[in-house]
Amino acid sequence: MPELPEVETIRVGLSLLLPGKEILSVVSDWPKSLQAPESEKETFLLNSKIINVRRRAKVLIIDLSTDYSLVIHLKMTGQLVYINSLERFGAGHPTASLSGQLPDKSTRVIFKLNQGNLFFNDQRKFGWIKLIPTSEVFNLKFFQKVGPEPLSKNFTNDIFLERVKKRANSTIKATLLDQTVLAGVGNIYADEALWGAKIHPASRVKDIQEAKLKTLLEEIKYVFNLSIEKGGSTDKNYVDAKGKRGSYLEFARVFRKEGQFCPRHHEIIQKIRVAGRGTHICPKCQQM
DNA sequence: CACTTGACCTGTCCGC
DNA sequence: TGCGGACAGGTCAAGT
Repeated sequence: MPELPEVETIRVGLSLLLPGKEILSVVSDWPKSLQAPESEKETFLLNSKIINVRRRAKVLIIDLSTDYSLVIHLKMTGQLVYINSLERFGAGHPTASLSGQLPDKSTRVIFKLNQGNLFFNDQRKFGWIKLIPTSEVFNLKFFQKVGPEPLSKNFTNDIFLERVKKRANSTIKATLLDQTVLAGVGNIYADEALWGAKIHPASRVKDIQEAKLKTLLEEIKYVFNLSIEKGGSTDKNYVDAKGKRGSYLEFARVFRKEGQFCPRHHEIIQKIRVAGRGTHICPKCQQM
């Protein structure tokens, strides 16, 4: 899925497009994709007005005028694409996994608005949208357990070290992917930040020098900020609110670069498996 | 408790 | 061309 930079890019896009628009009708063909009891859908979703769009971790929150919110997790392959019916969409449009015509076979939910449509596409059906009272959004189990926002001002190095060190016997990669430690890091940015900090992803947390962990946090912030600037990473499915791809992967140092040279050394990047995930390393600068 | 593994799904790619 | 298996940006529940 979209990791933090992709979800943030979608949030910015949607917040320029959706507020003020009204939801006239909703079509969904897969129960998990839109989780809302029929009665609540009638009362709190239909004919509501969109107020604003927020993000916490990798989750989007669309607040409605009815004091209900749509809480959205895109998981691996979810997309949220807004198309103004007056716009031409398709031919020549730089899209990923979008033929240029929506709905397509991966479309799970369509929100018909008073102006344009919002499409929720999700090839693998892992993603979900839940209709929840706005005041109860953060009662969701995921939000109760999720760690701090790495780009927030009050997230300090000390807090990072304290939280990470609790996972003494875990590999550092599994620790970064654990959303209860820190919000927003996924497979792409874990590999990118670990390369930046010269840490082997399979290193146990307790064996890593504190100075390197400090660098690691700086690298996480660096790759997040760079990626947000580039509109996120498009590998296969990710597109922003207008169906556009992100360009971060053009700047990636190791992710999906196996067989190519490490930017630091005349050394070939390898793909290995850590924490059950495909993992990219330079064997020379990232040693155990 | 800390930590790892399989399940949820569809689609694509690679080797036989 | 077909078939089986591995794999894909994320989380959960259930296992050790």
